[in-house]
Amino acid sequence: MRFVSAEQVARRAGVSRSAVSRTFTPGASVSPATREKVMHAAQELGYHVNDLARGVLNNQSRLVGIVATRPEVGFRAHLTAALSKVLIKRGNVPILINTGQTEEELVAAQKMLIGHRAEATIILSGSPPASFFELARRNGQPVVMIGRSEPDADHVRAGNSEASQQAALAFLAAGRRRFAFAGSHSATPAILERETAFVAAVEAAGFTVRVARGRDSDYDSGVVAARQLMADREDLPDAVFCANDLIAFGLMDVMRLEAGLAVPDDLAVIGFDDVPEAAWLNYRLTTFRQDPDVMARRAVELLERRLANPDAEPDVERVIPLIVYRDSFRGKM
Amino acid sequence: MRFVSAEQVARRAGVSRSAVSRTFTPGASVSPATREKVMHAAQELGYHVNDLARGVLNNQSRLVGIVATRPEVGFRAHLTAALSKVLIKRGNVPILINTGQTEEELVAAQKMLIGHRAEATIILSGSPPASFFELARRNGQPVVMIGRSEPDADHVRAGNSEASQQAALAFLAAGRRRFAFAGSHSATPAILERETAFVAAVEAAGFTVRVARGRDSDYDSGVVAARQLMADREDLPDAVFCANDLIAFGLMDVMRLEAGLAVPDDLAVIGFDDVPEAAWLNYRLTTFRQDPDVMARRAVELLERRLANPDAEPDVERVIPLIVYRDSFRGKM
DNA sequence: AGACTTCCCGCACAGGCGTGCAACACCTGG
DNA sequence: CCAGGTGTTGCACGCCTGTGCGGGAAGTCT
Repeated sequence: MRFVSAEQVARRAGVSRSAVSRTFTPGASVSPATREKVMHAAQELGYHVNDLARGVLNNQSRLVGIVATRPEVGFRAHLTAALSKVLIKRGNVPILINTGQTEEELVAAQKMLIGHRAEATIILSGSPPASFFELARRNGQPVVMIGRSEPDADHVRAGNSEASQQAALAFLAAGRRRFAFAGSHSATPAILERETAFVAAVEAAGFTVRVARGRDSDYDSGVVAARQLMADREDLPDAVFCANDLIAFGLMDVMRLEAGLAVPDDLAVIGFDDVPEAAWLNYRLTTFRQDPDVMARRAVELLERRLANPDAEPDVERVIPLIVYRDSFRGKM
Repeated sequence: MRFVSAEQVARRAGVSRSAVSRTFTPGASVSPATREKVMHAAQELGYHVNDLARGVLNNQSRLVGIVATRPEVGFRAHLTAALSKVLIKRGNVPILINTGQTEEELVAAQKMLIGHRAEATIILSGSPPASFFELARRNGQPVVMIGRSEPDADHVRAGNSEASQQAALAFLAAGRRRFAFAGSHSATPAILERETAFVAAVEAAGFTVRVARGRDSDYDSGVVAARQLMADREDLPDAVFCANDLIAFGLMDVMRLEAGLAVPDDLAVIGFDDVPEAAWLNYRLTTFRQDPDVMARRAVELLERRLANPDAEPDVERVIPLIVYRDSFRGKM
């Protein structure tokens, strides 16, 4: 079965196909009488303009790709949902590509998007090869990255270093002295920045940081990191900065249930992202808020500017994460 | 800037546009020599076939819509991600529409999908009006629903009633006697089925069920429900079946932290979905596993059958949730 | 060498649509 | 009654593709 076409509507309304087209084109010249006839016929047949053909004609598909690995997890899930909402409001059609983070998979995703003439690509994870940007550029397709600083592409980034430094200073001011950082081996650039800045700030004050890492950047990683830190029961940390909230949850659970530590009295914990779970009564996690709606809006703004001015220099939108104090660290001893 | 077109490739390769088209059409007749020339030129220009135009021509866009409200939350997030992956593997392009659940928003989403000639729509939440199905039918666009039983549409559904009955019987067999159900006021059909079946099974055994509800079906709802159940401290439940895992987490946190109950000794809890958080050490929730990958596959199978046979009777794929025993209820007292 | 088959290639059309252009109808003013 | 202006309509073209069809080149067989 085929979709209803303008031709069919025209025949039924007894007018030319142009009349139908004009009826559905804002600003075109149609008499009220024929518009009425056309609308009536369209209603009866259930017609809607074919945006694909329209897209072929004036070279704008309205499609925008969102590329993410494991888009169901943590902060990325919120970012994905926010992007979908913002894009739709703007009249775009968001395509969700759930992909691995290998280069091949990213390139396959891009092929698909370029094939469908997507007007832009928004990348939430993975590090595309240079050829990726080259191909996008050749086809005039803007690429916006979120959460990582690609010098050659527009991107939205959070003030990871500033926030991490702030976490270190807050711990120090509260009199904490035995520091740890819980991260992951497959760290994204954002997470690396957090680690580096936190370690630097603590060391600048004359203390050391034990770094523990799990495999990914999820709950299990926090569990693994916690058990590493527990190895020597005589030397437990009293302040842990976690690369993100999920890691913090895993770490808190282990530290409380297996090491018997009280949070925040024995152990202060700060996370990153402020996912909704951070407000759960069991965690009440002090963390840095990243607002997915704001980040999504900024990404779309970058995209709009790039479409308006394709040859401008790569642009950066900075978002400042604000610390949200809850019970896992109250800012004093 | 425009995308690279076959015309440009043809000129560069010194062949006709047809030759380019044939080079990228599997099974078409091209000599190795020209194919080589074309591929070379295409490589240089960064050309990819325009799937939009291809779609207009043979009337298949490869687009598939995923319609969901709050696709970042709980089980839906996993379902969304799984659908994206399965659809991509099948060569489709998944469109994620994050919409409200009012009829207007659903209809707007449908307009967008029909406008872009999406080959099918998969609905994860919300109850579309009859006109929705009518319009889809007129345009030959299959609609698959997940999680709710729409008698006139293909759908994937879990054995909610069977599982809920099983939960009741398990509580009974373990000697629990003071039952409660934690649900929500804005319940989906799936959640309603769980409530109804659980209450019926418990009452059939001669006991009663206190039903507590929050506003939505998330963590906060569990918190609200728990506080309702705590109102009379002399009459606390010893077994609660929760409409989903998120509700269970909220309820457990309140019951432990505010009522001082021990899980599972004082209070047994069973959830539904088996989201990853259910395995977190703090919860170790006994729950009914729904595999998002399986459900996504089934949905796509329905879709394939419908495309192959548009006029067949509405079809149903049933998925059986399996109970996963963890620590929140071990099946004995 | 000539006839016949095989293989490719290019032309032209189709599939939806938007839009410039010219024609046409209609109305107004003198 | 006629000139001129205004508003609407249909024709035809273009966007980018896949493909049937006819023709030409090349290869094979006698």
